[in-house]
Amino acid sequence: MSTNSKSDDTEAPILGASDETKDRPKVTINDIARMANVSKKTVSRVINESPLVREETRERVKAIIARTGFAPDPQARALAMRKSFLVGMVYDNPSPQYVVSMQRGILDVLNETSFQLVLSPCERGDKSYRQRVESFVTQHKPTGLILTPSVSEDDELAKTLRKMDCDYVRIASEELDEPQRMIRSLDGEGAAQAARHLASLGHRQIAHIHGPNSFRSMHERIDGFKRGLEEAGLSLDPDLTVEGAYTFESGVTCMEKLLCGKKKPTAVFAGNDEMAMGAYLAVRRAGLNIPQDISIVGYDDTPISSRIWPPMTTVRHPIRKMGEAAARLLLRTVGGGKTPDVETFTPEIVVRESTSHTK
Amino acid sequence: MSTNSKSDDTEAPILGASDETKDRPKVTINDIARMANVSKKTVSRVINESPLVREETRERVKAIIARTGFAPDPQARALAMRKSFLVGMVYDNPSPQYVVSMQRGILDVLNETSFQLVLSPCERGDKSYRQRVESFVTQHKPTGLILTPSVSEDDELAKTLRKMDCDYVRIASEELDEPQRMIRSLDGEGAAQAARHLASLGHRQIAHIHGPNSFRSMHERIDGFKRGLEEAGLSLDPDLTVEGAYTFESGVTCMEKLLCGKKKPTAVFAGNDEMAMGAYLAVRRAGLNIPQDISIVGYDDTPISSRIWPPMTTVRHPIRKMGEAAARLLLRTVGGGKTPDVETFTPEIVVRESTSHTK
DNA sequence: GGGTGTTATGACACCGGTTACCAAATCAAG
DNA sequence: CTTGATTTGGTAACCGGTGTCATAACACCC
Repeated sequence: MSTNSKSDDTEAPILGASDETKDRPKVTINDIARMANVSKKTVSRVINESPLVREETRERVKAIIARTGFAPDPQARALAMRKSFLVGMVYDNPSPQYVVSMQRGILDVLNETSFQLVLSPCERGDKSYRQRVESFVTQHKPTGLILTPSVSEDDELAKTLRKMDCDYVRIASEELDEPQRMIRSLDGEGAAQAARHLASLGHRQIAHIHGPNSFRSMHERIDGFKRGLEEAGLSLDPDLTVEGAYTFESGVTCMEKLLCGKKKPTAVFAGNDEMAMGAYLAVRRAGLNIPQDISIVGYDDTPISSRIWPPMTTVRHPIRKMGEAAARLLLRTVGGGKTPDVETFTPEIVVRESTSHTK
Repeated sequence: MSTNSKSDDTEAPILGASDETKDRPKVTINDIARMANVSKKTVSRVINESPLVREETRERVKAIIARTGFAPDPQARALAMRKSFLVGMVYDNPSPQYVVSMQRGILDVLNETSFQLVLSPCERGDKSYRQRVESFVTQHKPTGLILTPSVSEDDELAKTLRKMDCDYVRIASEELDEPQRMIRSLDGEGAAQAARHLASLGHRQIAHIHGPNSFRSMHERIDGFKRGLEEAGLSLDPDLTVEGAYTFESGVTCMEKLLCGKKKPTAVFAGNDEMAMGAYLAVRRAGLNIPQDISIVGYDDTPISSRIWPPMTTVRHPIRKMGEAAARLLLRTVGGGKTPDVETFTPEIVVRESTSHTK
């Protein structure tokens, strides 16, 4: 006959008690264990999806967990597992739009879980962040880190993290020493699209304001741009190539330099929107018009680019989506799963009104 | 005689071992206690700056802590104290610049401590965030929360948090139901400055694009603006007052509305830079010039405002400083200190080139 | 010099989970 | 029916701190 496995007689009152809804009397794993007539270890197994639990038992425990709304205490788990349920985001990108979009993307994924995102902003150029990140990892034992450009290009940091046995995902645009666990944006392709676009509009004197040499992504962009030009039978003129700093101010001065040069460009491709905005300002100051006198293409599709006059032609990458992908990849990595380690996104040009045919 | 509670004979090598610098063998409070010949509880007291420790003992323990580089495990403390070392930032402000500046300000302060910042972005208009925040608090037991506009104006949420015994600091611009533990920006004063500035340039027909009615801060801005006008013997013309949504698009449509009206304004004050940017676009599209045909003043001093052409006159509030102040206030609050509960910041107008004398 | 208060310190349980290890139950084979 | 391998569940220790309460140390005061 049926064993009548659980005679819950004495337990009835406990179960029936759904009196207070306001101050939860904090259900713990012990309560669940008692209610389910199993040991806390078994409950723990269910929580962690261990296969060593009979199907029937698992269901029973799960049902009770659902009914009581029990959620394991992250701190307690962290202590026992020596791993907190935190994901760190390390970044030094000066563009607020980039940072916020990335955060959103990551959080879109993390919110489905019990992981939390903590921030670790760095000052560009100040290498002390390595130490900060390191002590964050040893202290808080995050589940993993997400690194965005340009800290993501710091192989030294990555090496340290590996040595510390800290999982991480890098968002980077170029092959690194360890081309694993990363989210890529094909910056070269984006730049090539910009070149093709300008060439198709009849421009021949095309200038390029690129980012600082210290950025690896900048090389990828410049190479792609060159490739795009060559496809159209053009080439990148060194006299029309200047190095900026990815900042607005550098965009202004670079554009002024170009306008004063002997070769007058009819179009300019800037390494990011910030610098493109600077170029806008310099062109205006010089009494010229966009795009009648000079066409401008940016890179990033920051919201500002569509808000200025004239709306800017630029190259868009799916920052938020990349954040989501990074978070998912990290979660999979710590899950121990073996999945494609590199996910690639392709940027695309957004044509607006800052570019037009040559006269 | 002394009970010689622990005979560490076999443990000696552990102490002497300062061999490896790479993989820290995780110093714990027990190690410190043993080295200092005190109980772990005393070490705990030193860590928490309890006054119940003799000066000499404290020094001895502190010295050892410093020498070993010991740092208490946040997770373990969190478990024992039922309080994690996390500070939550709850926000729904759509301006990336605002969000990033605020985060930076908060982190500037938090980085000096062992607290970490976790993010809880909300979608404006979607009230489900209350539940999210609530479950975050019960689960992760943060030390406190920092609320920024407009979630900071949600008295319902605040009440819930109080009931849950969760500390928080609000960054808000107006008196709330509970005008405590908050950082204020005198938005009324900022708006008044804008009014005075425009009046001093000879403008009489001054329009105002204000934010949505659901924002309390908007009322403060509109009242201050009115006050400023009245000081100059002017008044706010209802026909020249339109409601926007704090978005770029709404700025465009509002400005178009104003340009089509029968009363032509010679100047416009927008409730934030986003809408002011929208106004720029609408003015340009209409073939008019800024500031020759129409002067424009924004609010927030987002970086874009100085990057567009012409650079925008706007009202600046010290967002990053307010973030710092909020974090400091929160830290003081949880410290149990009784300090001034409200800190006030005054915005100031930044005059650039989008405003000029009337012709 | 023996009470009497402080003040400083320690012993020990506990926070809420997990891991290591062992016992019981189940099942196949001998 | 016993033995051995394989599941499945339980117990105790532990993760690294803090709370409570008892006790030791050190004044101070007749």
